[in-house]
Amino acid sequence: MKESRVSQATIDDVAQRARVSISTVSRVLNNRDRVHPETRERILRAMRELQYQPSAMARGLANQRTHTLGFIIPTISDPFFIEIVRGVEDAASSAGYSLLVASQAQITEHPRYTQLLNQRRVDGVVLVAIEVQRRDIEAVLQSGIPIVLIQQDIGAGIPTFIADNYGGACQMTEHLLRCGHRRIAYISGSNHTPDNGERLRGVRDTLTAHGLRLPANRIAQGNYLRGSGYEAMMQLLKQTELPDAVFAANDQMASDALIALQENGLRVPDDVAVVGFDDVPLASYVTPALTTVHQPAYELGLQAAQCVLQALEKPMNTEHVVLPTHLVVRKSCGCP
Amino acid sequence: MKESRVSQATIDDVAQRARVSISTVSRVLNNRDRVHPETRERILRAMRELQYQPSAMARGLANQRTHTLGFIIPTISDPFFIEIVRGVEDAASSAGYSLLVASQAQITEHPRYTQLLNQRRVDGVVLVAIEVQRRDIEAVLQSGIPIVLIQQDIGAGIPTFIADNYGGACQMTEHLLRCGHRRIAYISGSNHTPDNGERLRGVRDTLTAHGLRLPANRIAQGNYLRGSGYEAMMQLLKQTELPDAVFAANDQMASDALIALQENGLRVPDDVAVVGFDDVPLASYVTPALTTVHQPAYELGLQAAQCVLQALEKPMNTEHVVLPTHLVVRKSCGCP
DNA sequence: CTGAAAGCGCTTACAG
DNA sequence: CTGAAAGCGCTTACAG
Repeated sequence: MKESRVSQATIDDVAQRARVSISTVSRVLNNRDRVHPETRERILRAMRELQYQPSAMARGLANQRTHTLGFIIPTISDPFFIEIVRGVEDAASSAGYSLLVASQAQITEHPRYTQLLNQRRVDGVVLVAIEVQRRDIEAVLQSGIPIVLIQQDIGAGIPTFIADNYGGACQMTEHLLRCGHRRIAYISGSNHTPDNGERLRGVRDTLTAHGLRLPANRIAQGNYLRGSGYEAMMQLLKQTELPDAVFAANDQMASDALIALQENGLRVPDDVAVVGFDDVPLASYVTPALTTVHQPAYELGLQAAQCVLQALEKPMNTEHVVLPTHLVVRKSCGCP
Repeated sequence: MKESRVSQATIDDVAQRARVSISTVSRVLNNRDRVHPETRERILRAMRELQYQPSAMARGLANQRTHTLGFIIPTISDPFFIEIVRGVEDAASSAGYSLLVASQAQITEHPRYTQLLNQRRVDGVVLVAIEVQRRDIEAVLQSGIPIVLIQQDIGAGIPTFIADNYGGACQMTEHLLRCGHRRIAYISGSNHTPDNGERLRGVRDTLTAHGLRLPANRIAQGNYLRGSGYEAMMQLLKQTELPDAVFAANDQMASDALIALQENGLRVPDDVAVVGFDDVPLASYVTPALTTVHQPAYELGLQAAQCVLQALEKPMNTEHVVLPTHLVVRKSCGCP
């Protein structure tokens, strides 16, 4: 028993039923040229009766447009990235575009995503990247397919949308100092990622401006992921002096640091303050609720996608957009 | 200045360069028929030199296969669904398939997703659904495109993958009773969703089996979403008798209930125990850490996607798979 | 082992 | 206002 796939109506079926040529059907389909009102009616009726839906592939082949956006993201499991996804989705779908998603941890090793592009499956690309080199996307640039980057600027005239990591880190550090904290420790995200670099720079610059320092033994290495904040905090606890406050490069690590402190019988924020970065939902559910820096993740995704969508219409004027971040004060910093 | 899109090589370019017909190029592309080794070499070299990548659309049009799976999901923002996404992604990509994603809150109102299907953009569909009616997917069934459902069984011989909601709820209720709790309250998820129905039934049946009841005033209405557990808990607190334990239909609501209790000066689990369902990351970060029921979300996605992928090859033998859930005991239940 | 030709379902000049 | 024809870039019988 073969599958009894009910074959769908094609443009020929519609043309036949409406007693016109396929050219005219195509005209009403695309709303172009003049078509006699009566003819149009007849065609529309035929379409309805046959439940006609044009084949996306045939259209794509004919006019070299897929009406699909490629969306490449390191991992879909991170709540921070989820918001970006939502933004991209909203922008795409309200423009009638679909999303071809490729999540990819090791973007350099198996550039599965280049297929999306080279196989001409997508009209444009939004790439959320943490460690992209220019050569990784050389193929895309060559192909002339519009691409925009989120979260990492690799120059080369590629439009980029990033959050103000430096500014956010400065604000947070100022806040900690204002609360009276002096010995600030930093739990670092993955090294080499530009956002971590910017945040660290913000902390350092602010401390320096106040005549304070961030010595090497007060920086603990994490990797942004679950669990790494715990290990990093343990390292910090081995130091002779306890820090006044720990600034983790994201909320996940800050939350794990909370656990480490608690296990060691230290109270937050009384003994040590802890703050994070991102403002993911988790931040407000841990105890004490995390003071953190809010990132405009949804906006980042929305604007980046709108940017490629625009680039599809008219030549893209290179943009470099930095969206503001802002402080969210809750309990974990110990400030009134 | 027009965009200077470097046109990509086509099968004709390759054929010309290798001095063969496109038929033969197609043969080595698809690894079919015998091709003289030398010819093959020449063609492969030409492909390499031209950086040839076959057009997905052209292939799709010619053989009516898109090598793309449609993935429809109510919302991508829920951490529980994320895991399903990961499973579907892994299955698809390891089979060389791409994922066309449509997230859709109100699946019934604006069936944007039917376009994916009718426009023949996808070879198969994975639908994570909470409130689908048979008529919503009538079009898909008619088209003969394989579809599998996750989380909701609407019968009609459609393959379905669901977690054992009933069993999980029974286990949890047994556990609470074993801990000595007697007055159990339930914070319900969206009404009408089958998973909520199953969980509620599990609670009720287990209580009944032990000669206990779940009176209406001990069921508070929530909707699974952030904040609703808070309101529901507030309702329960208005009752004259405090429950011994509150069973929330998911971890998000349980976490919000925790906040409501805390605000009212009640201690968990000493005054009231609270448990959840899902076992999302949040569950282990709230204080006290939530006792909950683990759902095999990743597996659900993986197996469902593998199922459609199989159905693409050979006629699909209707499957109805129930994956086991299991208890995860942490602190919030107050059991030793 | 290889090629010429038809076809997949559309769009787009070009005529009329 | 409408139609015939070529073309998008492949695959697939059918010959040879």
